[in-house]
Amino acid sequence: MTRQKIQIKKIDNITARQVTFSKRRRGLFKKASELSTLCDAEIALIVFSATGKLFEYSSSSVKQVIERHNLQSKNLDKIVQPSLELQLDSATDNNLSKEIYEKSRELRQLKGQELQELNIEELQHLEELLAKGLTRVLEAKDDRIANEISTSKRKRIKLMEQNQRLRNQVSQTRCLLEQGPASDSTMNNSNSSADRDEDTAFTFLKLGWL
Amino acid sequence: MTRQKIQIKKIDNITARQVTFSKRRRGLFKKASELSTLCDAEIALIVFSATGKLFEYSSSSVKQVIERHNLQSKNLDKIVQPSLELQLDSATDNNLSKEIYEKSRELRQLKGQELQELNIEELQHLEELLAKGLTRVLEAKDDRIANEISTSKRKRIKLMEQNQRLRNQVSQTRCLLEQGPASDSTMNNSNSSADRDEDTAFTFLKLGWL
DNA sequence: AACTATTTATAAGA
DNA sequence: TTCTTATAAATAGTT
Repeated sequence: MTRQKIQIKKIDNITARQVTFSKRRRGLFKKASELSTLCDAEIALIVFSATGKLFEYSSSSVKQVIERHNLQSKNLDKIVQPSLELQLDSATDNNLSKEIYEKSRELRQLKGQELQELNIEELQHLEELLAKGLTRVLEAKDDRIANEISTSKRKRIKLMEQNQRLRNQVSQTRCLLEQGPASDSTMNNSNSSADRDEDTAFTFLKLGWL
Repeated sequence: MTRQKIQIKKIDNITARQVTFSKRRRGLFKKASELSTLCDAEIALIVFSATGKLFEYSSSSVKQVIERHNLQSKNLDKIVQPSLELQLDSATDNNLSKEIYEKSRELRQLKGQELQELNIEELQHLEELLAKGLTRVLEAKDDRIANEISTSKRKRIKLMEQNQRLRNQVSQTRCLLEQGPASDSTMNNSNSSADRDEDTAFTFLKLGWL
């Protein structure tokens, strides 16, 4: 726009693009600031560079403006969704259906439901990224869960042992009370299998189902 | 800034302010659009006039950019589930799809179809999004694990109660022994709480951890 | 990062 | 609101 007029299309040269991005971003922020001051407007401007870096300007605070924006568009969200065909037929429909549409698409992708078109290399890369991020969290969780269960198990075992000792005391005392007739042996059967429930769970943990 | 240079301060005259607002707003949106195109940036621009009217521009969609902005700001906004109908429709056919195609370029990258063009920062962004999606699955698992642990605790409490009953029996029987023979008190059969010994492990199985 | 020739934006007026 | 136009501001290409 000066030494020579340029076409408004993506700048191929990376260096030139970065320079232009820097210059124009400043200009844009300045213009936004001026508009805000001159006309008493509340403005938020969010810019992600091609490299994913975030730049933002706001006359007040980005959060605040987004909040206000959400309030305005919440009313629109409550509008009953027309049927899909009607949505697609009316190209002049508001942006909302498009936004919702895109959002749903994005979510499906985030949920991994549209990965069928990926080649193996891309999928592997994706898997590596995800596994890396999640592994640490899962390990920490596994440790805590295993710890919780084994602690719980230890306490229960202690209680069961104590319980058994008390049963024995009862039997012994009854023996004495009855002067030696046959002992009532119905007491001793219930623990043998009961003490395994958390043990099994703990083994599940060790087997790594997370 | 032309017939005469102006001061950047609030314009007093209401009419003049409105005119300037209209002109400069258009200019600002144009500049934002140009920056987006030239430098492949993702931009959202939200403007509230002094009278409270909302104007917005985005290279993709304001909501999408806000979403991305929230991620960068480490806001843990819950993901909104899109309706099933919106999930089912196909992407590319009518005139709506042209714009959708442009806007979803970044989304295709998020999905992993054009990873070879992505730099590290963008891949990191992708990882964050996907990790977030997977977290929801893990949360469901966490719920079940927490449930199992609390079930286990409940069983422990039952054992403690049983334990206490047995203590009572011991002391009662001792009393009787000291005072002389007495009727045989009914021994509680303890199976009622212990008979579910494998219940926990079984539930773990049903929850699909293997 | 600075320069500068031009293009672009726009203030004031119509 | 839109157009006109003189002028201020932004900026593409260069250094």
